[in-house]
Amino acid sequence: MDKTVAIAKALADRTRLRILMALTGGELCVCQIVELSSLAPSTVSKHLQLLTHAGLLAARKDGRWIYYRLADKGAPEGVRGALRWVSKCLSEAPEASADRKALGKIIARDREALCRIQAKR
Amino acid sequence: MDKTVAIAKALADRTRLRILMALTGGELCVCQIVELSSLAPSTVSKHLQLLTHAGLLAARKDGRWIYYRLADKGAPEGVRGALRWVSKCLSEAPEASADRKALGKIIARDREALCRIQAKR
DNA sequence: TTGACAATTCGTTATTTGGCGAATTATAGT
DNA sequence: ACTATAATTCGCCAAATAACGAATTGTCAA
Repeated sequence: MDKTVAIAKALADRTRLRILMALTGGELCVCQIVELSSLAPSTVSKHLQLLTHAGLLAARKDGRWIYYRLADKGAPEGVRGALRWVSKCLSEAPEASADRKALGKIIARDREALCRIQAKR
Repeated sequence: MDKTVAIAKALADRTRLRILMALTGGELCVCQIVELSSLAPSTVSKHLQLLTHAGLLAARKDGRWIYYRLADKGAPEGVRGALRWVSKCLSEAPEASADRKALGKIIARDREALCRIQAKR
């Protein structure tokens, strides 16, 4: 039951839900999430740790950058189910749409500015 | 998105998850939930309010007693999905089993002691 | 090797939250 | 009408949490 509580706690925050929704479009590096959220890097990092410890996110390191993505097929059913629930609830939420739009610009912009690596995939 | 956050917050507590699981067996009156949880009535009441405001529970008043039950078919999909997720995650959790067992005794005992109404249905 | 930079960890602060007991409300039975 | 009782609301306290900036870690490029 600890696992389930941890997952629910991870979902119980506006910012973290926005991060999860942003990642439904594919992996993002921390600097992009920071940009999207308009929060301090340290704050975002803490959210990402929390989500990761709950099993909802996985991380990939590429040089100086760290990319986060949603937990994949191999994740426990409790995790998969939670992600499905979030996605279903918020896919049409105005906040999610706005974030999707903002993300488009961030990805385009940072490709030259901050995260040139983005072009690598 | 506020709705979704409210639901997630409601799920982000051990006691409230136990209450939800207890109610999968059917409606219960507050005194029975108090007994099960070993918490003060005022505390339990607060949890029930929170769950109700999130839309996860519905209440029925019968004389001095108030019965709570899980939200039914008519509830929004976000609520239904959350309840399914909880149920799926915890139906085989040891805490839930223990509570089911304890509840059996509580219902039997209170039928005479506190909640004679219980026999009415 | 040194400097720049992405990200995390640490220390602090303000807010939220879970818990209790006391007071309140509402209903049933005498 | 009075008393007992189920439940809630209120006021309080302790613990958890979200936010920040500063300091730290790790990696790349001069």
